[in-house]
Amino acid sequence: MMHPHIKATESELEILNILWREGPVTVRQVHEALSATKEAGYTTTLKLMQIMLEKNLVSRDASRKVHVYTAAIDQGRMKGQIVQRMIDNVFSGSAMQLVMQALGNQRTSPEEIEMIKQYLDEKQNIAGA
Amino acid sequence: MMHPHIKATESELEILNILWREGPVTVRQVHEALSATKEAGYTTTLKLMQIMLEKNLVSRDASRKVHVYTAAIDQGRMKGQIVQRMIDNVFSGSAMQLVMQALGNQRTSPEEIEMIKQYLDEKQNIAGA
DNA sequence: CATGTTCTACGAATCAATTCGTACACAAAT
DNA sequence: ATTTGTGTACGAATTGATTCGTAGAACATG
Repeated sequence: MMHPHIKATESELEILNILWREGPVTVRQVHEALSATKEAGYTTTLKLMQIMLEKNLVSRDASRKVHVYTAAIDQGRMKGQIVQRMIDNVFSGSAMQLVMQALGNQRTSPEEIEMIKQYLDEKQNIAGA
Repeated sequence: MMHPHIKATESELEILNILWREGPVTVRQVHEALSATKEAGYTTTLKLMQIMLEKNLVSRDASRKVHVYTAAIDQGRMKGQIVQRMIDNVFSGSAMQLVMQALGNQRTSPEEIEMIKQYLDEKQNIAGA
């Protein structure tokens, strides 16, 4: 199996999102990105990332003084798992219920709705081909 | 505000799901339902539900010896919040990304896809009216 | 009414996540 | 060479969730 430990806490996910978005980065960069949103101490961020290293959520290049971290798991894979867990735990296994909740819930732009419809059309065509 | 404390842990959500599904129930009934899925001690379940009472996630009728619990928060409201949080935290605020992840992720039946499309049509008509 | 069963209440142990202080390494600048 | 700045490492405190043992109330049954 490629990814032995696949589970991340809320905080770890925040950091992973930064890694996915900004590519290989230092602790300081991550910390700065986090600070944009929330209050956070530098060593707290550092510790979190060290723990994530132990969990193999990230890898790092420690050949220089300033270590450079990279996400060690695939974004799509991780998000897929999260969504699947939510479908199972919250929506009794029905993806449709989740989708409707997500769309009904908030104001999604007409453009986005159009894109989703197109996506569904393609999905139907492939399935029905 | 109707619902002061709106946040539930994973375990609490499991219990809420039972309450929503099975209506007013006793601790024993909840415990039995939980046991179907997972290992759980009776007093553990009891304690959890007592804590949920403090958090106002549930209410109870304690007029008799055996207390009867009811969910104190609306299912749709709670699930909406959970989904919204996931959209914000995991999908940078885009409901569409979540929807596509959810649908791409797993096999959704053609009927369900059809229902979603109809739902989207209605949504468009209302918006465009 | 004595006994066994079923319940609630509650304190305390455990476990995990998070936070932060402190120590020490290294390098650049004075 | 000393000082200053920026890093990593790591132990320990804190906080929150979960688990469970134990005690005592309520009640049914013989």
